[in-house]
Formats: sequence, C-alpha cells, structure tokens
Amino acid sequence: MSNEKNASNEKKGQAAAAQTAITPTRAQDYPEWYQQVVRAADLAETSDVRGCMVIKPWGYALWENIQRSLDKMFKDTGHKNAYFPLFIPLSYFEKEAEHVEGFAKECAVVTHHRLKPGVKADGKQGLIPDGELQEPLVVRPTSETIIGASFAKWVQSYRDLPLLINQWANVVRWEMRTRLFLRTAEFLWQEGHTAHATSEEAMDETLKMLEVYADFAENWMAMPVVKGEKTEGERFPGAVNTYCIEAMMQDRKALQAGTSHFLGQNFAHASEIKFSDAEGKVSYAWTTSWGVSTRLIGGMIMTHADDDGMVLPPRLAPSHVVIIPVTHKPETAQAVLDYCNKLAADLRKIPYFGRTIEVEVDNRDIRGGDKTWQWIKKGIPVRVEVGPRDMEQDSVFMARRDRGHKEKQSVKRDEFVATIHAVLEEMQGTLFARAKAHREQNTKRIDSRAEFEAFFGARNEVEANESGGGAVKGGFALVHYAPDRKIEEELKTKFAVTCRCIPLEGAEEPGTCIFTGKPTTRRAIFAKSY
RNA sequence: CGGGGUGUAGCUCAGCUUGGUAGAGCGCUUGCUUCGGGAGCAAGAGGCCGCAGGUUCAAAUCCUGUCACCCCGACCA
Repeated sequence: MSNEKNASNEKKGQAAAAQTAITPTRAQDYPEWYQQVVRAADLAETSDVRGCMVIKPWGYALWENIQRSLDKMFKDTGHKNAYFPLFIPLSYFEKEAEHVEGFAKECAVVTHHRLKPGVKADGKQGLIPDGELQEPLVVRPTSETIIGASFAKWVQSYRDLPLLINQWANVVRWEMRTRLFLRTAEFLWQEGHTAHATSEEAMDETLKMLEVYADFAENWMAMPVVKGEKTEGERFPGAVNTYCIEAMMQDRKALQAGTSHFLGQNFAHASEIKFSDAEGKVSYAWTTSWGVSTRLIGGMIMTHADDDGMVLPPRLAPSHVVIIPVTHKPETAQAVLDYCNKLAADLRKIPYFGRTIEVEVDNRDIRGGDKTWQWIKKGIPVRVEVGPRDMEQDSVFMARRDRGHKEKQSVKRDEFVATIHAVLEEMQGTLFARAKAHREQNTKRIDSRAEFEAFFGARNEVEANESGGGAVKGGFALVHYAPDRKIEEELKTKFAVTCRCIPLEGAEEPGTCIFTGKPTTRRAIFAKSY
C-alpha cells in the first residue's frame, strides 16, 4: 500500500466530496481496506501486546449481541454455561497425542509464579521471574483436556449423561501472523463441550450444533454459509470428524466461521471419562466440542462492509438508529433536541429480536457532515436528521446504510416509528440476499483438473481490475474429489487452495475425482481461504 | 523460524545519499466567518527522531549491536 497514494486520495476526498469514505477501496487493496474499515468503524485496534487487540466499545457491543443471541440458542438446546481454568497443566495437555501435536507450536506457557528484583536479559536492573513451577502451565488454546478432567469426575453413571456444557472464554494461540478479529493471539470465543452415552447421540449433538451455527450465521449475521465436513487433513487435532460452516468473503476467499467436532472416544480415553451403563458395564463416553469466536466479526465485515465502511446487520447492530439533531440555530435548538429525545424514547419501546430498538441521539458539538460520515463508517443501519423544518412538518429525514448515502427521504414521524421494525428487517434481508448472490456468482462447478487450475491460477496470481488493484483469482470450486492428503498438500503449495469441506446438503451425484479418477458420490468445495 | 522492509508529533509520512542539533498534511485547542452538512481564514499546543554503544567539535543523518512492528513464506478459528 503506497502511502503517497493514500495521502493524495485523502486530499482529493476532502476537496471534492470523497468518492469513498474508506481508502483504499476493496478493489484497490482488499486487505488494507479491511484494516481501514476496522479502524474507521472504531471496532478495535492493535495493542502494545504482540498479536493482541483492544476491542473498542462499538466492537465489543457487537460481540455482546453475538453472545446474547447464541447463548439463548445454546440454552434452548439444553446447554448450561460453566467456567474452567485458564491454565492447563502440561501433563493434561499431553494426554491426547494428536491434540498436543496439533497445538504444541502455538502454546503460550507459564513457567514461573513470582517476580524478584534482578538483572534482566538486556543487562538492565528490573524484575525477573523467580519461583519456577514444578509443572509448566499451558494457557488454554482450547479446553478439551481441562474440561475433560472435570467431566471425568462428574460422569459416573449413564444417568449423568448427556452432559451439555458451554463456556464463554478467552483463549491464546501464539500465531505467527495476526489480523484484527480474523486471527489474534488472544481471542474471545465460546466452546461447547458435551459427553454422551452413545456414538449416535454424540454425532447428533455435533450436527445439531452445526445447525445452530448455520442458523445464527444466516439469520443473525446475514452471512450465507455452507455446512460441510472437513477432510482428514483439515480436521481438529484429536477429532474423529470435524464439521464446519464456510462463508465466502467479498474477495471470494473462504472463511471458516465455526466448527463442530465429533471427538469419538479419543478425549474420553485421554481424560478417563467413563460411566456404568444400565447393565453395569463400564464404557467410555462419546464427546463433542464446538466453537465460534470473535472471528465472526471479521466475517461480518468482509461480508457486508463497503467502500464507505462498516455495514451492520440490524439484528446484531449495537445501535439501530442514530438521530442527528440539526441545532445550529440557537432559537430552535432546544425544541429540536426535545423533539429528538421524544422520538428516541418512542423508538426504544419497540421490541426487536430479543431487545428493543436501540437509538443514539448524537448531539455532539461537531460538524454535521462529519457526524454523518462517522456513523456511516460505523455502519449504523438507519440515520435520521431532524431540524426545525422537519419538526414543523412532523417528519424526519431518513437515510439507510444499505443504500447510497445521498438517498435520503423525508418520512412522517409517526410513519417512521411505525415502519422502523419493517425497515430494519428489510435491510437484514437485503444484506443476506446480496451476500448470497455474490457467493452464487462466484461458485463454479468444475469437471477437470485443467479447468480447476485455470480457475484459481498460480499461487498469488491476481486478476488486475480497473481500480488498479489485483483481485484474488477463483472463488468456490465444486469438484468431484476423493479425499487424499497428498493431493491436498500439493494444491495448497501450488495454488494456495484448500478443500474447505464436503457439503452436507444437496443430492448425491456420482462422478469421478478430477485429480485421481476415483469414483465419488459428492462434490467438495475448494477455495483460497483465510 | 527463513527472505524482504520499516521504526521521526495522536495519525500518515518527508528529512538521512552530501552529519550542523526537527518539518508537512491530517487530527487537536482557541478566535472570527460559514454551515440541512464530511467548510474557510488566522493563531496555538504537541517530538530526549525505537533502544544501547561507537566515530566526530557536532549524529534523526555514518558504524555496530539490540528490540519492536509490517509484508512474503511455513502454521492456524
């Protein structure tokens, strides 16, 4: 990203009414656009701690709304919340071989429990760790093993099953490269952990929660997803099967938005989760785990935001309506403000998806245009301006975030209040439809290896576009594929393409693998991904 | 951890080749004028130039070391 370009665009913008509020645009430089949207919307910022982000109030409110909606869905499906330790004794962690192997490289480890004055590594006087722990503690990257230890105590009889637990927590994965919301060293998430008496029950649970995630993604986030199963190479370390929801971002790359794992008896063996069945026979439980994280916010940005900044799906928006009083004439200022506050109070009485319509009255003493653009960039669904002229006519001047910023219309106040719910729902629907159309346009059925290679191009190959940027080549490729780790590795190296999943839905369709010619019954989705 | 790059005002950067002790735009503060719209003019606040050594009369600038961050790989929700 050239800063020169950035600066000159910004200047141009100020002189002649910006073309777009975000520079660069999606077409010019998608990754940089993403960062700028996060910043302009005031969702989060980087911190002084390597790879860790500060989630700002607007972003955190979004997370709280995600939490509230999901939490209800979890409870409605019989789960209870609990909380387990942040620290996992290394020995617990080592119990499941594949699990350790999968996570070892990204673990943060606590080795000491005290500080004392001394000479630091850089030769300076300061505080140095003292009191080495007998056993190092791993900061949880995920909690299967520590929760398993509790489950082992809680489960003795088949009558104790199923055990359906969810935890809202932070986890740490020491990633090499991080991006706000999409991949940070510490992130917030929920992790469901359940134990069952039979394999069938555990599998039902795994798929039920996948369904919950898909429902949430589509109906709350307005983000269409494909439900599918991961191939062996993409599986969660220690799982028997991993299921996922995959979404297509606006740059046509895939984002894994949630996973649900069928763990078989692997972790039950590791943690000794055993029970006596009705006949008195002792068996190991069947467990599952499933999670979604603050990454969902990154998904929402990359699904809905545009070149003017964030676009929030109304059902999750921290606020739905901002009222901007036009109060530059002192003689009418108070009356306008009173009118706005009354309007806000009336809107706040309207129920909307588990809460009420949330309203901001932005009476800050800054310029009106500036104020408007800040809210556009934050993605608030509806903006209304109310000045003396509107007040006289008992109307408001309304603009919607899903339409152009100049498309404003005067609406009678009572009509506005009466229709706001419907307007928000219409926007929610529009966002979903738009995202789904984008995915469909960029999903292609491919029947030969040559076509596959042409679709994705070489690693890092981009399509030049008219805005001077380079778009990622490809999209979702639907191909007949007989899972084979070697092929997946080759495709990853040569084309940066991975098998996202084998979709669960859709009719079986006999065919032959485009790489090996082996017979197959379904198509798999391949894509570049985050 | 490999390859490349960057650390200068709150933000984005210029200055470094050819050493002489700090600049711009935005943002911020104040005033006037404008204003149903991301304004104009003027004044002002703000920086031990990442850190530590070295060379020099003199270092943001040269040398050495170090730390941090960014990009491209490997790894990943």
